[in-house]
Amino acid sequence: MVTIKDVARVAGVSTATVSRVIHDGGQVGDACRARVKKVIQELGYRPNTNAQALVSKTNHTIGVVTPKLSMSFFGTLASGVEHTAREKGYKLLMANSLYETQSELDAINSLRNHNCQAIILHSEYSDEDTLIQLAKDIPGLVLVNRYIPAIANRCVWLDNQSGAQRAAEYMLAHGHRDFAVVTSIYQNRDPGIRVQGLKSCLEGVGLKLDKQAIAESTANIEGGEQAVKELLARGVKFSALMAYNDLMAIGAIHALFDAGLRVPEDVSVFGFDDLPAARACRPRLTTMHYPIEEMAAYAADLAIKLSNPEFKPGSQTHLFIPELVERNSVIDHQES
Amino acid sequence: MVTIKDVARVAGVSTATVSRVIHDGGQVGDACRARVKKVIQELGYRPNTNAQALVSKTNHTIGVVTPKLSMSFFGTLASGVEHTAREKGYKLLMANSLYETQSELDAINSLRNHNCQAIILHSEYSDEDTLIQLAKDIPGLVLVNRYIPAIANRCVWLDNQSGAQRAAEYMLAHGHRDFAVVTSIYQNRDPGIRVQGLKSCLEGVGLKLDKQAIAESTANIEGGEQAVKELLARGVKFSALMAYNDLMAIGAIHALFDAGLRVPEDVSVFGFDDLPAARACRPRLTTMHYPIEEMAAYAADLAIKLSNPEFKPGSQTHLFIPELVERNSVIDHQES
DNA sequence: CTGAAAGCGCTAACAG
DNA sequence: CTGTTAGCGCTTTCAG
Repeated sequence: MVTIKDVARVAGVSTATVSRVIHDGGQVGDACRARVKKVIQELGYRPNTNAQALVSKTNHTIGVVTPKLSMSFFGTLASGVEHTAREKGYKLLMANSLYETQSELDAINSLRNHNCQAIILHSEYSDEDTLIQLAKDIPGLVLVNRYIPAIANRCVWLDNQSGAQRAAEYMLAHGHRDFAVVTSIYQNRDPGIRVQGLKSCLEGVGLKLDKQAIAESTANIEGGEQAVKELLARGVKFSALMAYNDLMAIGAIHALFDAGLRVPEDVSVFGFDDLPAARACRPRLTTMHYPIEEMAAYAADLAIKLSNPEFKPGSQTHLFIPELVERNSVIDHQES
Repeated sequence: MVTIKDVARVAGVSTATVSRVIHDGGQVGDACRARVKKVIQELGYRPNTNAQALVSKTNHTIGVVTPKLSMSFFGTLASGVEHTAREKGYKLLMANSLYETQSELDAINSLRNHNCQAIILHSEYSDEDTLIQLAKDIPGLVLVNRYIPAIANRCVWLDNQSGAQRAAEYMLAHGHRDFAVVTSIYQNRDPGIRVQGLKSCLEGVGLKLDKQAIAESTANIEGGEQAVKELLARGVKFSALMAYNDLMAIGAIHALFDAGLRVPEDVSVFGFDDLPAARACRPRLTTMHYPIEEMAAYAADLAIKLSNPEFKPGSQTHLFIPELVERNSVIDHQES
């Protein structure tokens, strides 16, 4: 390994000068600078980031903690962070939290040990107090997809409520009156809010969402299938099916077809998230676009700013709005 | 920041002892160890990874370079690496190469600066010489999804040829005789090999794949749609459509339906990769499963081994075989 | 404009 | 079993 000393020796200067050249400090003579640069080139010298980090106490690294990188949503999130990281010359450190409180904490600690000052966290299972404490300890911590009032200016989140309402309005506008819902068994956060948004909208026009018309299962394709089967078994009648997310919507479409029902002719289906899969299924899914890549890039930018000791956070909040993307899974209600 | 010195001072021992406790060296008295541990706990001390890395010249970090993390395939790859990393106590450093030779090199360099000794690279555009040179410079470099004979023992790759043949045999066994292909415009590597595998299999039974029956486009959903449109416009007749990958297959299914053709009744479609989207589309896609997560985990393991100076690589190769997963997009050829 | 020197936090001989 | 000591590669005053 070639070190700064080697460069200094070969170039006949001190290590301080080499360091200056590396960092483009204006304090070096042109001839000298040129010579050093040449030697760096020739020797193939590359500064040791660890040593730099040790002394300067910052290694320009941004960490991301998500449940599972292989899921499209989280991969896209990571990609958004990567975009900002690249732009700002930061490196990206990743860790899966595996949907578990303890491994989530482990992941965060591992990043902290690494001197990672900016951390983007997508936390689903840690409780608010833990997160608030964490935010205190880590100035550069930003939460994505979660809103905690006490640390509002560290949360980059989505307005699920209005998104769900917007979806419901759209269905209503298409003449649908009989709604059913397939949602996640974890009725804690997002799922609950989205269902709530739907309900409030329906109530606004004098409609009621019967408890029977809500089926819960896991938030994936299989869950969507299973939930629809249950709905059908219950004998629930509906022309409009709202899914907690795209995956469940896709599963629902499968189950509907398998039961001899056509989508969208017999049942219109509405998703949420706008995953790549939403354009893969047939009919293509009408859904709310979750701008996760944009949000993640934004969050990364925010985290980097916050990690700077000079920076004092304001009281600004960071709320994003999902956007309706019309495709082919919803049509006007057909009288039968 | 609390350092090892603080701990040593408070515990009334030397930093060496603290270091020993941290690393579970057996050379510390029980009472002493307990005391130090307690102090570490109380002070909330966490070792500075950068300093550790600086002195021990290894920071237990594994790097991954893929074109774009937001794509399901690469997210899954990263997840596979993460699995091994977690298991072995390594951290995961990520960098997108953005499908570009230069940024790929930048990404690798950025990892190397970071003292990252194990690197998993999914390279599509760098030429072999560059890669061979890189492999020389970086003992812990492993290539995924690419085979270069000169560094065969550093390549973890898939037998595309036999995979394509297996797919073709399956189609043949289902009575199909009229084949068409939608493939990527980049006929350099995988796409070329897969088409080749198909051709050789067809020729084996006296069938010929007409040049007209091959349509090229981009390797995504839109590309699949466009390619099928072209096939149709050319007036090509086929009951079996082989796609370069799942994305193109899904686009093909869309275009087929849009043209009034039913899948699989009129045309059977075969994918490749087995992305999550393959279970989202309708009909669900029959495809070859690309065990990328498993391969990535394996590659990570290999990279870590290789990065150990003690380890001398054998001449073993690392070839994986794709597996056929039967779903609903292929059925027996229907006489019309 | 450039060099000398101190030290970042930690590990690893080497003594004792 | 434990402490002393010498750096790892780099940045950064402080002098010159």
